[in-house]
Amino acid sequence: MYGSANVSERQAQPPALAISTVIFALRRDEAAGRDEIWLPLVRRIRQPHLGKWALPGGPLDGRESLQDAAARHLRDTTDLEPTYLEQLYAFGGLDRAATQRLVSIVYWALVRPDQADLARASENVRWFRASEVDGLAFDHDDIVAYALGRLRGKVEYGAVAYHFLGERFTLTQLRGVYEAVLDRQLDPANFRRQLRSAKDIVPTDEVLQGGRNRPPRLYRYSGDRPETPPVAGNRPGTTSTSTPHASRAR
Amino acid sequence: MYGSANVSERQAQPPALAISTVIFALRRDEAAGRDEIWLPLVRRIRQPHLGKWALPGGPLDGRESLQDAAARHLRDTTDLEPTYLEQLYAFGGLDRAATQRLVSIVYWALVRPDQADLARASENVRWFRASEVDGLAFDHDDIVAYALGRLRGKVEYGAVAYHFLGERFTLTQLRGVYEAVLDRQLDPANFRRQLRSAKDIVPTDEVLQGGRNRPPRLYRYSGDRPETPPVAGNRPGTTSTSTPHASRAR
DNA sequence: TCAAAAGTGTTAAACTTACACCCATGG
DNA sequence: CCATGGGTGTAAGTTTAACACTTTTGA
Repeated sequence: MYGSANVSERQAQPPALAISTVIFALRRDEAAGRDEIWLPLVRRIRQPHLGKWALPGGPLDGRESLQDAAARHLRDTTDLEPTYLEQLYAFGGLDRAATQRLVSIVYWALVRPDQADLARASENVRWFRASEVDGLAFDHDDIVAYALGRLRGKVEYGAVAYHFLGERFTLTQLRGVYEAVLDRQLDPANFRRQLRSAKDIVPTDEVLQGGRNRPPRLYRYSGDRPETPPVAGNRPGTTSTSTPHASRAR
Repeated sequence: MYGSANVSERQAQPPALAISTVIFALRRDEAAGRDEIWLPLVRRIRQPHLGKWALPGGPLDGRESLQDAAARHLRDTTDLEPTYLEQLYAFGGLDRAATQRLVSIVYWALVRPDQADLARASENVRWFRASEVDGLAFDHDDIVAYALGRLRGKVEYGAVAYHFLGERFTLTQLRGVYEAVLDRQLDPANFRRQLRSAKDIVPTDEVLQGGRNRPPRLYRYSGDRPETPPVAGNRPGTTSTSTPHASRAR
C-alpha cells in the first residue's frame, strides 16, 4: 500500500510538497503604548504570484525532518532562529496553486525581540503587522489568520508567551505579550497571581534596573517539558508522552 | 522509481506522500459495565511490514483534497463513513519507512456505533482496543498514542463526544463517552448540569423507552459550527472563522 | 414494593474579577 | 515629594465538586 510505485504511474505529476512557516514576533508601538504582533514576509521572485509577499518556505529536502526543513528555510530567507517552532497544519486544497498540485506543511514560530532585530530586512524581506496582513500570495492570508487563532488558543491555555521574550522578563512584559495576542487588557494584579501559580515561571533574585519607576523583579521560564507537541516521527528518538501506552496486541 | 533503497537516489526523489486515518469508535464492555475505545486496523498485504496491522490509508490522489483522500481510503478499506474527520498531524521523520522517504498526513475520525457495526470485518480488517494497540507497522503505535491524547484534549475542552453517538442520545450515554475517553468516573449530577449549560446540546421532547428503569430524556447536538477546525485550503470556498481579519497590506 | 437509574437540591471549597491600597524609584 | 508603575489585600461573584435526596420506571 505504502511502497507502491504506481503513485507516480497513476498521474503524471505527484503533488509537490513544500514547507512554510508563519513567524511571529512582538514589536512595541511606543505611540499607542502597547505591544503588537508582527511577522516577516518574503517577496516572491518568480512566478506564480511574482512580486507578492508570501510566507518563507520552500521544498522539503530529502534528508531532513519536516521541522528541520522549516528551520532551515527560516535561516536561509530571514536569518531567524526561533525559540519556538511547532507544526501548524498541512494545507492541501486543490486550488492552492494554479500550475500544480501543492501540499504545504506549515509551521509556526515565535522569535524574541533581539532575534527579530537581527533579521535581515531587505528589498525582499519585510515585517508586517499581523493585523494588517492581506493580499499575500497563494492562500497565505488564510494561513496567517489560522495561525493567529492557534496562537491565541495556545496562549490562553498554556505556556507559549515566554518565547516572545528574552531569557529573563518582568511580569509586565509578559502581560504585554498576553494583551497583544489576546487583544484585550488584563488586570495586572490578577495576572500576577495567576502566573505565580503557574509553576513553570519562577522568580529570579534579580530586578530590572534603569526604569523610571520601581524596579520590577525578573522572572524566567523553567521549560522542562519540550514545547513541541509530543509527536513521534518528528524527531528520531522522541517518544510520545501524552498518553498511557499500549501493552500487547490482541 | 519510488522504492529505491539507494541513499543518493533517495535524496534525489521527492518524498512520497500518504494519507492515513486513526478511526475511533465506542464499544460497550458489558462485563465491566463501561464503554471502551476501539479502532479498526488493516493488515498489510505487502512489504514492508507485511502481515502487520496498520492504520488504513494510502497515497494521495491528485484530484482530491487531503480530507477527501482520507475519507475515500476509509470507505475503500473499512466501509466506514465517519461523522467526524479532522487532521491530526503530518509525520515526516526520516526513518519512518526503510525503503523510501515517507511523509504521512494523518487524520482522525469518530464513528457511531451503528456505523461501526457495518464496518467490514474480515481477515484483513480487525477491531482493537485502543489501550491494547501495540506492535503496529511503521510508527503507527506512536501515531495512535498521539491521537488518543488529542481526543482527550478535544473532549475536555469542546464538543466532540457527540460524534461517538447517534442522532439522539441520553446524558448517561454521553457521560459514558466522556468516561471512556478521559478514563475516569464523572459525577452524574454535575455532568448533567455542565452539559445543560453547554448550549449546543438541546433536550428533545422524547424519552428512551424500554429500559429497566426510569426512561431518560433524549438529547441531540445542534452542531451549528463546522467541527473541522477553521482551515483554509482544506475545502475550496471555506473561509477561516477563528480570527479577525486583515484589512490592507502595509 | 423494591432495585436501579433519572434527575434535583444543597453546601463548602476553589477560582475569578474588580478595585482599593501601599511600596519603591527617578526625577 | 510626587507621578508612575510594581506589588499586596480583600471581598463579591461565579464555578467546581461532593453527596444527600426525591422521582420514575420494570419486574
